[in-house]
Parts: sequence; C-alpha cells; structure tokens
Amino acid sequence: MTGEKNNKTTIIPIPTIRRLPLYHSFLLTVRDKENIHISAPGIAKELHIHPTQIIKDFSYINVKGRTKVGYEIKGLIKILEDFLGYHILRKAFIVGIGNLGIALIKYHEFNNEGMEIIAGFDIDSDKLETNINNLELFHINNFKERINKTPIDIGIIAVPACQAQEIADLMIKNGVKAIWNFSATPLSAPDNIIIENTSIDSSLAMIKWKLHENKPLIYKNRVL
Amino acid sequence: MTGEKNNKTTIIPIPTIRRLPLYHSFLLTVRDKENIHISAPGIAKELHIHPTQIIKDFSYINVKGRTKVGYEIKGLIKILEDFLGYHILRKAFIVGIGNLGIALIKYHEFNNEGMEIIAGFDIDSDKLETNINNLELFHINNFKERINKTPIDIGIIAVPACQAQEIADLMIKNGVKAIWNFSATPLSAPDNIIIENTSIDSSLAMIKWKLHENKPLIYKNRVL
DNA sequence: TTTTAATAAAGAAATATTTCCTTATTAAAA
DNA sequence: TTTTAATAAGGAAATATTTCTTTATTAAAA
Repeated sequence: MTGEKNNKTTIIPIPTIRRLPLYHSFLLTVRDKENIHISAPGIAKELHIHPTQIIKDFSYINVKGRTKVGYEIKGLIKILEDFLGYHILRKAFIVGIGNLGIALIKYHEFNNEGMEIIAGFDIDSDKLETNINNLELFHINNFKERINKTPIDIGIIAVPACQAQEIADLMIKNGVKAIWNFSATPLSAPDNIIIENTSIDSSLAMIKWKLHENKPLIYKNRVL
Repeated sequence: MTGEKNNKTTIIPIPTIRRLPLYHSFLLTVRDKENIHISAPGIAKELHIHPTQIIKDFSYINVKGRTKVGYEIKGLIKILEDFLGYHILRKAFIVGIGNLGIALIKYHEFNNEGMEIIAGFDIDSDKLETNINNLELFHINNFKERINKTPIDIGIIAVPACQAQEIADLMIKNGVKAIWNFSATPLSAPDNIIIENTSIDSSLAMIKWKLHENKPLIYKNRVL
C-alpha cells in the first residue's frame, strides 16, 4: 500500500472526497479489532458502498491494496488523515452560541480533523457569559477587531436563518475564505468565497422522498 | 406554471431532490419583495447554480415558467411544499438529548417541513429532567414500550459516535423505517432501512480540500 | 508444489448529471 | 404594429460518476 504525493493531476471526484472521512471513521471502529487488514468487500458490506467504488476511491489517493488481503487498516487511516489534512490546523470563528453553536464547539472530532474554533460570537450579550470549553466569546460587534488580531480561514454560521446573510456579509468583508453554513437559508457570496452548506433540510427532503417512494436505493447514493 | 401529478415515470435525480429545499428557502426570502415572479437566471445569480440546472430541476416536478417572466414565486413555493411533502406529517423519535439533540428539537423549520419529533430518549436520566418545547423525554430503556404505543417512521440519532450503532440496532429492531444519523460513525443496517447521514465530517473535508486546492468551484457542486 | 478462490487493478461500459445549443415564446421597447 | 431582447423548453452533447468485466496476483488449501 502506497499513498505518496499524487503527481499525476488526477481529478478526484467530489463524491470521493465526501466519502473519505466516512472510510476514516469506519476504519477507526475496526482498528484494534482482530484483523490487521480489511478488504474492499469487507468495507462494502458495512457501509453499503459498492466494493469497486471503494477500490476506485482509494486508488484516487494512490492507495493500493494487496490481492486476497485488502488494505492495512492503520496505514490506510494514516494516509486518509494526511490526505484530508487532519494534521494541518485551520482556525475558525463560530457565530451563533445557541444549542447548535454549542454542539459544534463541543464536537470533539474537529480536534482530530484539523479545525480549531478559536472564538465565538453572538448578538445576545447574555450568551457570552457561558463557559464552553473555555472558548473566548465576543459580541458580534467585536468581530472585525478580533479577526484583525488573528486572521482565520473558516467562518461557521450557526444563527437563525433570518440573520445568516448578514453574518456572511460580515465574514466576507473581513477576509474569511470559507463559510460553513448551518442555517436554513442559502447564502449569497462572491465566487471566490468557498461556501459549504450543511443543509439539514436537504437531508430531511431525501428521507421523506425515500419514505414516500419506498425505494431505499441499494448501494447507489446511499451513504451521502 | 403547472405542477400536477407526475404521471410520466420520470426519474428525478437525487441531486435535484437535495436542491429543491434550497430553492424553497430562497424563494421564501424573496417572497413579499417587489416582484411576483423570479427567473431562472435571477435565482442562479444568488444560489450559484447554473440557470439551466434550475430550469431542469423545476421541469422534473412539472413546473413550467413563462418566457421573459420566469416563475411565479408564491405558486412555486406551494408546488415545492407539496412535492417535498411538507404537509404530510412524519413522526420521529430523537435519541441523544445533548446540545445537538436539543438544537434539533428546537429547530423550528421541521414544523413546516412535515416532521414532528414526538419523543426524546437518553441514557442519562439527568437529561430527562430538562424541558425542551414540552417534549416527552424517556430513558432509552423505555424505547420499545414508547414506540409500541406510537409507531414512528424516522429515528434521529444524536448520540456520541461510540453509541450510535447500538441505538441504530435498537431502532431497527423496533420497526423504524428511516434513520437520520448525525453521529460521526457510519451505521451498519439492512438494505431496507433508509439511512441518511448528515455528515459533518464530510462537509469539513470538502471545505478543507477546497481551501487547500484554492479552487472554489464556480457553479459546479457549489451548493450541496 | 500445485490448485483454488478471493481479491485488487485497470480499462471499458453504463449510467447519471450537468451544461450547451437551438428554437420558440413573449413582454417590453421602438 | 413591429422589432428586440430576455427567457424557458427540449433535446443533444459533454462531463462526471459508478458499475461491470477481464486480467493478474497471491494467500491458503490441497
């Protein structure tokens, strides 16, 4: 199993990128189990992804398995972490210290995945009194001042839909490169800004549609 | 603009299904503004989706626009709500009354989108003392008893990764049709169970990859 | 040692999805 | 009324993604 720098300018499909963290999580659950290796069909059975898909996905990041054996679990975990940049720390601000905001601040996986939330903001001053993992909390009015002190890459939006665009504009104006939007509203932004919507409503739409169609879609598009 | 029953057995692409709630949210923000109609290019500009894509998406649900005018906003909102089943209520249980669980319980959009969380469960009895929107809270041991009283379609998992599979098994054993998994772990389930992962880690992977590549992908795959 | 069966690799094919191109429509301007 | 320009529709093309097929490899069994 290799995993060196990808010299060929292979285009990695976006769905592959989205599946990689899934493989990573799954491999963590089977690490320290009985076997050192796991095969593509072995992973496929659990994740309901087509085995060939898994082999292809790994091949995009230059991972080769061994015939009759599969992939060495710990080594693969390491390669995935390198590829996904889990060791490259990106700083983030979060705006919105409601339940969702707090849940995200407390979401420990981020520590292992190379994102650190270094400050939180809210409109409501009362929210700033809370202690959440000792995170620095500020009124939204201090956003500019704080970001000038420590530039960040990622701005997380965890405010109600009606305030989301305003917060996005503030982030963009102050040099945030990527906006992670947890609100229900799609955001308007210039093309050079990276926008990632974790759209709860899209997920619910999928669930309701599948329930209605009663076609649970084996393999295809199952996981993401 | 029509929107009647889709008699042709058109296959609607899954990405289209995922985009529909986005159009819906966006249309809500422009409703009651100056114009009665909105054109595909008008939507495209804001959502960074290719205008032709928008026209195609609408055509899948039999919505036709008017040349030089576009789509009638309020009518389109109504059609989207009908298609997405926002008026068909699906009952749900949520397991895990942590911050994420509470955030989901308080997420008001669900009321308009046809899902009602009717009970919450946790392993920790202390959590059951909280009052969150007057939701009935139970110890996880009472899951079977409660679901026998009121069968539900959707089970929401908002517990830490290490407990997720165990909860999923419990849900499956008791007849839950669809599992909405907010945990970091992918779940193992029979093929007839609908699994929807709202994978925070996949989203982060996309953000980090785009930041690294520094290619913010205009239009393509931008929104979802 | 030889055979067998499980598996990965690689390319081809199939499928799915998006984008383009042409045509038709129509509101607004001339 | 006629012309113009903006727009949607519909089919074709291009692109992206997944799945299949064949071949090669190799661990384990005979």
